[in-house]
Amino acid sequence: MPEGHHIHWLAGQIEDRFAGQVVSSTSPQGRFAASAAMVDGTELVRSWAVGKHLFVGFAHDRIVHVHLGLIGKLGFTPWPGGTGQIRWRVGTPAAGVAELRGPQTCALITPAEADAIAGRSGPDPLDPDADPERAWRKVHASAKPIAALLMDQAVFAGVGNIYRAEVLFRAGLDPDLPGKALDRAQFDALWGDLVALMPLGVRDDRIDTVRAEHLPEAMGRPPREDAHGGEVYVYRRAGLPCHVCGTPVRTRVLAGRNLYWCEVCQRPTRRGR
DNA sequence: ATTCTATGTCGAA
DNA sequence: TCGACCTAGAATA
Repeated sequence: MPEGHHIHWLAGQIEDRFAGQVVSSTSPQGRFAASAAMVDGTELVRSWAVGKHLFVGFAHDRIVHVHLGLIGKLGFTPWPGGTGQIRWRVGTPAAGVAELRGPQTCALITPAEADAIAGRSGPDPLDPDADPERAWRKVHASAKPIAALLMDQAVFAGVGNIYRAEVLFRAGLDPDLPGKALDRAQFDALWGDLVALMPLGVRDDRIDTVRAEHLPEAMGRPPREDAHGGEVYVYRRAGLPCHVCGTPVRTRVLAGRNLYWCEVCQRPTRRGR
């Protein structure tokens, strides 16, 4: 489930399990073998995330950069680990191992390269020091639909297809609304909702936008209780009744991904809150 | 047994 | 805008 919240959760897990320890590093699958050997037997110092990028820092300024892409997974198991196509395995007999499968990127990089990746990223709602003005300037200047801008990692780092659909629904915003058509209050509602929701995603390692504790006060229209008791309002609920108004949820491809929205709750004329 | 799908991104056309 | 890429589990036959 690689959206930003999961990557930040993984960084926390890696720190909790391995930081300060000398670890074993191998590439059973082989494609990362030479680089894995470079950090084998050295101290894993820390791990952090920027948007969907995961970094694992070792002694001697060696950094492993991981991007899970669409299908990559990183999981934790007891030593000596499992089977399958494991690109990178890192850990210790006592602490267990982290195993990486199917990543888009797994590469040994320098601190300068890590800085460059961070510099290319837009503000990350999970970063307490993030500057939302950088995102606002890009949104305000763009004719692209807000549903496309939310997926642009140079605008909102860490937001993926689920958060895109859910925050647009929660703001009552038409996905096709051009960025430049949003007023400041609408942008602030989106950014504020991401800042409120994503840390809960990190805490629970799952996206749940429906529970009462997630509802912004300004929303003013709590979801109807139903058997589903859903985690989400619209994501992957095509054809099912909207939790708020009962209209079947719609879907279509926007910016290369399946978008889900309620055409009633997110009317083109509706002003977001 | 085979095909399809997935919460992502990049580069070529 | 499109195909390529990485892997595993679910869906289909």
